[in-house]
Amino acid sequence: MRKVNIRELAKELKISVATVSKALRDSHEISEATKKKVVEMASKLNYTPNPYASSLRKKNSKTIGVILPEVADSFFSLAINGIQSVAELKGYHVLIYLSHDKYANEKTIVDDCSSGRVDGVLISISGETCNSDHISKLQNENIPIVFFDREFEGFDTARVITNDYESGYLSAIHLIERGVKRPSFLSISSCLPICKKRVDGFADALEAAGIKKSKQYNPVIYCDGNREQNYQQIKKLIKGRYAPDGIVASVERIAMQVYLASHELNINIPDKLKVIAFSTLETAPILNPSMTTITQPAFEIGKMAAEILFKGIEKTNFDLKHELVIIPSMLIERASTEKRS
Amino acid sequence: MRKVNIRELAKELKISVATVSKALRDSHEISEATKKKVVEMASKLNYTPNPYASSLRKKNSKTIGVILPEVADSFFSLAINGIQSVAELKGYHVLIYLSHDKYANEKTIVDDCSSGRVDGVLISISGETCNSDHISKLQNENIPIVFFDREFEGFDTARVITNDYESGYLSAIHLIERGVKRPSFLSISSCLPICKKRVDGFADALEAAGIKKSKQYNPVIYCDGNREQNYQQIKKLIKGRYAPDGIVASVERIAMQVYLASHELNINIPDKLKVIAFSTLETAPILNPSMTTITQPAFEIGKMAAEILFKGIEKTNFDLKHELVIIPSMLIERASTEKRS
DNA sequence: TTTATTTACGAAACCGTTTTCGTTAAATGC
DNA sequence: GCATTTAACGAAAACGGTTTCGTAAATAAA
Repeated sequence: MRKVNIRELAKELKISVATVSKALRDSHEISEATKKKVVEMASKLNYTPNPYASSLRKKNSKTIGVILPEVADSFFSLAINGIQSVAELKGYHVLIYLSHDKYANEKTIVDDCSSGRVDGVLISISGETCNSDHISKLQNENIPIVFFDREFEGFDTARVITNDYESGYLSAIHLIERGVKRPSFLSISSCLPICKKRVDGFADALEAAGIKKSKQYNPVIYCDGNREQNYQQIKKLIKGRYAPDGIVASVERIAMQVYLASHELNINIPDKLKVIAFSTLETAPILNPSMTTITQPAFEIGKMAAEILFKGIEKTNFDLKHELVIIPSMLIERASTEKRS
Repeated sequence: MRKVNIRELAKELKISVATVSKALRDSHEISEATKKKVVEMASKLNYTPNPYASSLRKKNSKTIGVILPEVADSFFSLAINGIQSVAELKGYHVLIYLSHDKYANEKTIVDDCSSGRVDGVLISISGETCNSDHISKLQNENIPIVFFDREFEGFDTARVITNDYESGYLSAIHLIERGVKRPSFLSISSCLPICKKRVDGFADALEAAGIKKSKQYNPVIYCDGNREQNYQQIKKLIKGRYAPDGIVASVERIAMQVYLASHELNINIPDKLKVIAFSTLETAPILNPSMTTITQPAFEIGKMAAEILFKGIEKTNFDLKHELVIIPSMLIERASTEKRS
């Protein structure tokens, strides 16, 4: 199946390339009769327009870039589905970039996006990102940017996030109401706004409840090493003399490690340790024990972020800076925080 | 930050665009002194080459297309990581397409890929795909194709798969050895080679063990409706009069539904029903009960598939048709198939 | 009937690179 | 000293579309 270009197609039809181009784009300048002939011949000769020639001339790519820390997490899998569902509808292509939660990677990726390769960018920043110069540079190229879930705080563009502070607050209250005296919050980053806000809410709830930090009790713990380091750290924590009797896992990955560690050390959940996790894990209800979660509307966040991005791309007068959508998470109570008498 | 093109860059340097282009691509035709000047000025003027102009001229896009049924499944999340890890190394971009397991979508996507937008395609076919004309068309455009995991049987191109037949056989043996008398295999498609092979292995094991199909006992059941239909079907099956005492779930999604249904109906796993699943679920060890799995090397399959694809793209004399890599799965025994006395 | 407008199409410029094919001057071979 | 190679660069032609602008004929307005 040889590939024909628009010139050969035009020659075959004995009309000009301009006419062919316009006919295929359904221009009003072209008569219905000609359009019909062109479309038929195009399909007969198996003509497909070269997307890069078209992008070059039109100065758009019908492509968006999606920058994620990783895709292992079920949150981002769901978010990709949300994004893709609207991209598909709009006829856009989706370029996936993974930062592996490293700032250096993220910078390289963002720079690549400023080459005109994409018409817009959806980004969830890495846990290491404490500087936004690379994103500013992208914005200066007039490329629409929407943060989803993991925003860079203070950066002036659209963002679609969830109610992290309230959820953090709620997670603490939930544990305290169920008899937890020494709850610990396991965070993964001190930069990441989602973590900071969750921690802030958590800490405020503790203060409201009169629970105080001490030498033996540290309510906020950072697990920012690699997987194995984190696992050892968690094991040490929950079997330690001053172990917490309740844990809030800031992300899915940490929640799973807490479960694994508890199983390994034979620490009963929820009797010895209550666990609540920020997670969209579908298996939460069938875990041993079923896990109480604060579930983010991952699909909706992705979908909404993409919708806003497309408005920014398609409407010239649409100002992304004023867009802020907060879609609330949901606390779903399960056995891992059950109160036993 | 205005965008400058190669022409303005050349004008600023008072040399020709040809020289600039060659200097930036480190051509031997250009002196070191000139190269240095060009690189410096490029960075000073914030020059980034337009990727589409470059693609148009060079007739390659440094982009690969990845076509997946969905990304909800943990197998594909892991596979994406594998693919991305090698694409990153090679400096390629990754375009993700989702077929949502529909043939019609897959066809549209594959057609899009034949426009020259991508230099190669990695594909895991949809459960509905029983015809390969669209893929043949792509192959006729000389675009390298590698199947991973879900191949189209008989199609002549590279494939990276796992040992599905053996795994199916093993799954049956595993159940039978643990006392299961009436094992059922829950498949999702009669087209999909991975399912067919798993079923074949399973059926052969049953025959070897002398277990026969009867009016009351159907060893192979197809769950090919939507999510809710499948769930109802599974519930009906396991609470029915002729319910199986062991189940092989052909994919993760089905396994989760079996668990959920068992929980809802208070059917004890593994006492009343033993369950083994084809799955890469990280939470398998902490499920209630922990789940015996046949775990596919998802990351490795993605990685290997991508590596082979790049060989096909970069080496003109490399024949993809002879490439077949089989990476074995691993049976990991856990509580869901435990034999109780 | 004359002028203005509309319709349908084509020639050519343009998008921003890369690459081919000179060309000139310096270096080398003999 | 002359022919030949080599080094370093530039002009211009691609790549394959889209868009602007012009134009001829057909139609409408005057």
